[in-house]
Amino acid sequence: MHLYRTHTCGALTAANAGETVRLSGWAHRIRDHGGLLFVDLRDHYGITQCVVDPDSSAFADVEKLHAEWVVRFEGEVRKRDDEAVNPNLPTGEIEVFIRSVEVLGPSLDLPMPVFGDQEYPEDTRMRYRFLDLRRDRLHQNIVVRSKIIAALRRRMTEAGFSEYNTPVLTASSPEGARDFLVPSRLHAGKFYALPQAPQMFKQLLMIAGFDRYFQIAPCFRDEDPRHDRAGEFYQCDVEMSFVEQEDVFVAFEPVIRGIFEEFGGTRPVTKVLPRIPFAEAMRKYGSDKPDLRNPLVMQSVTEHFAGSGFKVFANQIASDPAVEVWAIPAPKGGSRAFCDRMNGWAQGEGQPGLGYIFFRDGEGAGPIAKNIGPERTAAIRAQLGLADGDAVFFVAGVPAKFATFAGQARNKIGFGLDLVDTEQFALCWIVDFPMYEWNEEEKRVDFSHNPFSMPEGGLEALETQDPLTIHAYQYDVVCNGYELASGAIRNHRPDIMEKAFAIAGYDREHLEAQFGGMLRALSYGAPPHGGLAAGIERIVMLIQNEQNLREVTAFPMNQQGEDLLLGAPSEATAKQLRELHIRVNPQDKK
RNA sequence: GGGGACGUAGCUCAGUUGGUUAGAGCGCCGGCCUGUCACGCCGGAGGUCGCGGGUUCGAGUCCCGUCGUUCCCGCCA
Repeated sequence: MHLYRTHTCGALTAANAGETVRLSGWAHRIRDHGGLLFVDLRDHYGITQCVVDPDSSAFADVEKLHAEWVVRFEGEVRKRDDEAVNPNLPTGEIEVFIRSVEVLGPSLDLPMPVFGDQEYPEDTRMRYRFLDLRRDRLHQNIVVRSKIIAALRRRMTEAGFSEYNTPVLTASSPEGARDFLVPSRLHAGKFYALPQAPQMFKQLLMIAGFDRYFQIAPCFRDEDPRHDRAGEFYQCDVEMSFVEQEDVFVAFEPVIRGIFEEFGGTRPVTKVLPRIPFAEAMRKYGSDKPDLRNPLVMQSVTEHFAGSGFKVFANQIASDPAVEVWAIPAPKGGSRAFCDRMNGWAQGEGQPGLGYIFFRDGEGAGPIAKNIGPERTAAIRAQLGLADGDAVFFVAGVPAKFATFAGQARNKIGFGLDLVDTEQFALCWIVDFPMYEWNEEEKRVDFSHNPFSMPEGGLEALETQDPLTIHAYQYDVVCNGYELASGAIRNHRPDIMEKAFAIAGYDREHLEAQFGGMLRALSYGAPPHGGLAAGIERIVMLIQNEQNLREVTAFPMNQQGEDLLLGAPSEATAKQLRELHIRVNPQDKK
């Protein structure tokens, strides 16, 4: 007989009745009835009820057990009486009558129980992460995460992609987020950087002729964490050669959709991902990661306010041709209470307020309706297709500045009025991101996203178009308001890259100095290529209905970037620092 | 870097306009209990109300400071 177990705690059924078995696991729950004692024994696979009474020589020893002690039971499988069957347990038809017990790992009194679904503070959970991970919800999240990663690997491999590993100690890249730095012992005063993404390496793999690449890759960014963003995370990183944007979509769309179909249970998944240009997404949804579960679509109603009696908007429109008024419909939101609540929320967000009209008895009500009069009110109502009992909210100004707030209001309204069917995965592509944007502080044209994306229209567009109108072959996959993946067709032509950087004010010397290696690689026969990268944690979060990626990460850092269990970051010894040629400034220490 | 919220028993929390000896559930310890699966019943231990100062006859409660925790913004694909 195996030293620890003949079966797992999820394996035994009525078919095993009469067998002598060994089970090992944690004492999940103990119910002591005096002359009869139940122990729910738990392992990774399930729970088996074990029972003992004074007929067993093990009785006295089992009485001494406590929650979360690791024990080995030996005993015989008994079929339960009909009344005693537990239909909630896969092993509920049987129990194990304990003949002997051995304590394999006793436990101190628990700072945080494993049993039950009580919520506990973040720091307690982090300090005792190993206990938290025993709890069912977290345990299942990590299991599902593992399965999702396996499925991604399977699907990518079946689609003809191969996994190639890339370095974790690499060079700092000057663009994007702050790097985590690693001091070099061999090179005094120099540092490695942990990769923000294997971007350069996957492009180099394409240039090296490997074609369809993917990797479940760790990525690092030294920025403050958020609920959907961590200092270290994993991406399903993808790149392919001799492709246009369409080829990337065709290759990846079935993979991402398939993952949600495979793991999303009964929740429906978008069959064909709509492709929404960035500008349209901003106009309709006020976000480049719109939650398409929310049916609300914003519209411009500028014309109805131009020259109207509502001077707050009319004067803005008259003073600046860029000013617009956007309307957010609120079906069934036509009550003073709801409108006031939204207005109060807007003020809490630092806005002057949120103007509204609500419709009742065939006409518009509220201060704005009074100011603009019945004709304009009716025109707005007709344009948005609203009825009695509905409301509409307005935001005014330069769209680039208010669009994000309008998007938040759209979400607030959609969820507040219960218009959102949350039990679904609403996926889309966001395409045609702007190549450049206006940097107001420095009064110059700047790269909007990835400077290495190919501009739509190529060199000709760069030479002839207003830079702020140029789009890039850059795209995101968005699901339920989360950016799940981001990618681009890369700029593989040094001449186009030189021009693209020139527009952003960087000369050839700057390009050479910062990206010399990449430029060199592109100069020796680079294939057209492109790809994307999908965030693993966000995918698992959505599938598991979690609001925070720490719930789908086995050992996450806290919001201060600390590991409270193992104590990272920690001070280095004097010897370590000496070898690394580093002197710590004590005044910078906390 | 900025802002909000919270700090009461091992854990989750309650604690009235400031008023005797600060409570509950879970856990822990002891006792009883042979069909529970959130077992039940009886008893017990356990608190400098984060810390420091102030107001007051009197502070868990009000004020100031400080430390800690947590969330949001800045930042970041």
